[in-house]
Amino acid sequence: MSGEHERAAAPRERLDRHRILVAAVAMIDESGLGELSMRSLGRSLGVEAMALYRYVPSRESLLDGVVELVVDEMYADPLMHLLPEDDWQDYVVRLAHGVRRLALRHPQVFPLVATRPPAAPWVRPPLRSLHWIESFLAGLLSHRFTEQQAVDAYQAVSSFLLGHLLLEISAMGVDVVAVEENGTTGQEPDPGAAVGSYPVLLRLAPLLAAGHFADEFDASLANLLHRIAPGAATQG
Amino acid sequence: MSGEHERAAAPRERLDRHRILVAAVAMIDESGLGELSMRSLGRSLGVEAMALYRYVPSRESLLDGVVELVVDEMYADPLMHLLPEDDWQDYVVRLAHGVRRLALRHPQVFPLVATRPPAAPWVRPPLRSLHWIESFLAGLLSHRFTEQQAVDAYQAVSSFLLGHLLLEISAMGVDVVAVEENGTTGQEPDPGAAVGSYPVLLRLAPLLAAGHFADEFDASLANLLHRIAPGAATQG
DNA sequence: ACCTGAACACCGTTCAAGT
DNA sequence: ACCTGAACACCGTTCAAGT
Repeated sequence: MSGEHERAAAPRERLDRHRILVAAVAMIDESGLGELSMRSLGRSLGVEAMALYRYVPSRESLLDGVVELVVDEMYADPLMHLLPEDDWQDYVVRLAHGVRRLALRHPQVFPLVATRPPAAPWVRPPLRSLHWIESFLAGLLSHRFTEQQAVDAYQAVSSFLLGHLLLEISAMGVDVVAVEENGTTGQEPDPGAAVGSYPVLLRLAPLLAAGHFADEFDASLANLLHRIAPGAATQG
Repeated sequence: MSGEHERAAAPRERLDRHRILVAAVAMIDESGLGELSMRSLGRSLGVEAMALYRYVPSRESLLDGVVELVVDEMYADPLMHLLPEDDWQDYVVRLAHGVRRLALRHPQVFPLVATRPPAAPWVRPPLRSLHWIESFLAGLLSHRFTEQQAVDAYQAVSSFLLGHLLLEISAMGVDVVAVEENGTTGQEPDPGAAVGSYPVLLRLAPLLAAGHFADEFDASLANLLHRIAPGAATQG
């Protein structure tokens, strides 16, 4: 009996910013953002909520830290780095799949990545790791992209990833149950929105719920690569 | 002196679900989602918070209502309807611009449109007005689209709008101030993220902050139309 | 140095009571 | 029928106090 009982939630290691962020991500992954409060997070770490304020100035900045953590987790993968000798198209593909894996691994966190105001207020596009943006831009510039082309490519890739992955993630939440019934899945929010009154929607429901996202992702990505290539015609 | 003093915020009209939603949208537009509480919303209507529960079952469903309201506001525009004799490509362009105007008019509300779980759980893609989806699908089906093609088109258009508009909206929030200084815009969140250490980012800051979103939107949209046309080759 | 207890000003929500 | 007061179980955050 040397002191370690299995206590409420957490052992006696000292607190630390990284440990806090990891716990926060785990909590969001498990139960969604709604369940994450300073108090519940403290509890999961075996500590009172107030202790967290030594390491994190506010709940808002905690969420910023969460986004940073998952994005940098992906960036840590050496596959995600563009070396001068690399094929840039291959790099963009690796990067896109890396972000996709991130989104699928942390579907509850990803909307946060997409909607939080970024670290550098004047960059604004999402996927906010500055590391990431720097490496992307520098990489393309070393591959015959002009500055404008590199910025355009960055924005095109960002918005592609944002749109596709938010869509795919939101489709993940579907319970394919109870579509056949008659469109009434328990309680419809309000009678005006009853699905029964939208015949096409009802008929195409299985197709809409299915979605071959992986294929569509790759096909659209291939198309995107073609569009942003420095050789491509710039239409207005 | 017939009874109307200029009171705290609102007159004596009886409450009603629509009035509540309109007030909620106004409040989010003005001060952001963070400022919207049942209590503050009640106050802005000259009523105690508890009165709202006669018309809205919960805060969550209030937010659903807000999304519905702004989406249907756009849908009310007759330009947004696809008639059998219309050119479908022209329709998709009108629709896309309609959604874009919506996003630019309510930039604080749009992320809600993008991230809220939709009314019909098995449809999932965002832009959640069932009216809207029904009309889109029915329209394309009457223009030689197969069911699968119509669904693909719906998902492609959705994710395009999502990605582009979230990006553009987030760029709207930029204060172009203080980029030249030295990259330190008051308080940097954490020293590791100091912008000074990312030279390319710093150099391209003006380009990143500018963004010719309207042009890019149209160019990408044109490309999208080409991709989803029923004649196009289906690559995997 | 690191954590806690108590406190403050808020939340969303319920329900009996007022008009 | 429609709204309110009081109450409950929560929040985020501050700060003096404990160890």
